[in-house]
Amino acid sequence: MDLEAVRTFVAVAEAGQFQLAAADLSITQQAVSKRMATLERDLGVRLFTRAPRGVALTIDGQAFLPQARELLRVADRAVASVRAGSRPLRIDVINSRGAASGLMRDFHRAHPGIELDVLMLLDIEQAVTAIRSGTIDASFRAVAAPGRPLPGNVESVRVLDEPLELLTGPAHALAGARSVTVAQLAGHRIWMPGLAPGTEWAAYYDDLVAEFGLTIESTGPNFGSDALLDTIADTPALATFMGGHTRLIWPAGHGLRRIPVTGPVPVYPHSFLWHRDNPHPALATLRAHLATTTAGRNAGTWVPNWAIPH
Amino acid sequence: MDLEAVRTFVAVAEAGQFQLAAADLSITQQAVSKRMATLERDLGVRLFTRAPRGVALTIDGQAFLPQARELLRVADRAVASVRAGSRPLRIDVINSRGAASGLMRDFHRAHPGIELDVLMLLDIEQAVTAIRSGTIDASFRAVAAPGRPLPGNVESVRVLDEPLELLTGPAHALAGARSVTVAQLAGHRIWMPGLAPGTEWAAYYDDLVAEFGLTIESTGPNFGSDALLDTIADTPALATFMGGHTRLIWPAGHGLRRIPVTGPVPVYPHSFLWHRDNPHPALATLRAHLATTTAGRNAGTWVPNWAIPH
DNA sequence: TCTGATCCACAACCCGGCGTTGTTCACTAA
DNA sequence: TTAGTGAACAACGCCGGGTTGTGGATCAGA
Repeated sequence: MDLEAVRTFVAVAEAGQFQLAAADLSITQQAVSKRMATLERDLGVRLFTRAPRGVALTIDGQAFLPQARELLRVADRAVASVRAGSRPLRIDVINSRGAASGLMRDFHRAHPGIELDVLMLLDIEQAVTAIRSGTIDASFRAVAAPGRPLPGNVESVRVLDEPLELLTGPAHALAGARSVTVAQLAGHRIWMPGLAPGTEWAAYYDDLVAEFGLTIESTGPNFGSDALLDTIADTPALATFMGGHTRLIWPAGHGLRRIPVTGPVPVYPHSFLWHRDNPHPALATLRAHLATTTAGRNAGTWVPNWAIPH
Repeated sequence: MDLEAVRTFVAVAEAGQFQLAAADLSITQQAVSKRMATLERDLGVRLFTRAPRGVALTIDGQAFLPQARELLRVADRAVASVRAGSRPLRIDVINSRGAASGLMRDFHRAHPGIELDVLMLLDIEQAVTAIRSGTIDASFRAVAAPGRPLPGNVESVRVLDEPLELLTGPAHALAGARSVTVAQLAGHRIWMPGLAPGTEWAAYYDDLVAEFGLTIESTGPNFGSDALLDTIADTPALATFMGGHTRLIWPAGHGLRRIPVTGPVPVYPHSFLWHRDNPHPALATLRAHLATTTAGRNAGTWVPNWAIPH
């Protein structure tokens, strides 16, 4: 049974004749006649009485009409339930207060009508799996070889280089510096709790450590950024790295210092990842939005070798 | 959107892979792949994640699955609501106690599983209209030129010649006769209340009157057969005609007499009428049943000229 | 790392169904 | 009888969906 035939049946029942229904449906009367003949053959009953001034429903046609209307209603509802754009765009970010969140806030300001669902997955691997399986629509992550397609038709484009800053308490040896070079950090203890091994940002800091001889400790449990800030503020021997675009709930009276890092500027390379065949219209909108805000790579910055675009 | 595609979608979702679903549906895997690609294109979303060990539903696919099941359920119900044979066969008879009712009782005894809906319309014209419009499936009526198709593809076949009998009270002049000839009835008052002009049985008695010089009165309101029988029983000057196959609720103690009429025997020519294209299977069963019980025309009987078969 | 197994996608081809145009048929009204 | 209305029939072209054949991606096991 063909839904178009059912739709035609309802149109004919309402119009009372084939020709008018055909005009409504923008097809010929002969096509309507054929559709109804086929439908009657499929159902095994006569639905209409053909008369010279039009058609009338038979008993069976009268019984079928409400069923047909219900069928079309359910069909329309089924289509609407998955209509492109009907569900929120699901976006993974590396950090709820990081640069990616800022980009999404910008996007939301520019397109307030688009529903968003921002979440945090564990790492790049999980994110790519989720994109491939359709669980999420896109992700902001540091990716190896941005611009080169990942397996499973996942595409990526580098959208933002976020400079790292040093965060210290007021009693730290570098607290008074206007800026520090990466080389100056050698010998200082950098504490980054929650830097889980195997994740892409752990790999980023591994490369940073290997290249510039830093000391980064990720020991101890991660009690969240508030606890981290408290500890940094109170401990002269500890500093930490923080994305320059991070929006902090700035603890009052702690005297925390954000110190730019230079020579070169280590930047965290955020890429945007999405599935090539994802037809969600809001995804295209987001990509277009990002394209307008994406800056070229700056000289004098450092990223791991694996993160250099091709 | 194609219902077959929706059915395939559900099959794939249950099977977890295209090949198995294809085997279930007795089509090739490629056909399933094409159907799903088309469905995804029509809906504008991806429904499955393709993986080397099968497929998994995306978020949209998960949302669509219950809608698809509901859609198929409604479609099946719609088809069932008009499945051939699912509704009672609607048959018109000229009289609820007459020969046609007897034929339907026989049929019901032979096929107790077939639901019947026996009703009484006004006359042959209304019956033919109802058959053409699909309101009823068949009718037992006296018809002009039985065997010749009526307008609108209504067919007819003569199935039963019902001899008329004279019904008198005990005090009637002919009450003691074993049988009477039509000629003997001339001069007697025949009373037939409810013989509405324009109906085919009025036409029958008009011809009978014209040919044999009878006197038939159809004056007075029709209070039903019980009132008729009471009046006939109590009135020596009145008699009435009655179909020989009529099943009477015989009033006790009234002394009513049923007297056969001969020379020739006037018979009421019951034909069976139905629409040529009516596909109701029970209708075919009924026609087959009637064909076995239909007797040839007997010699020595009378019917109006218009009722002689071609 | 290589190979075979598994499973989906793509390409080429074929056929049937559907819509079109042109025409005929059935019935009604004047 | 004739004109008008409306559905059915016939012939034809084209698109969609089926098939076979093949390629590509992934995973298990040697």
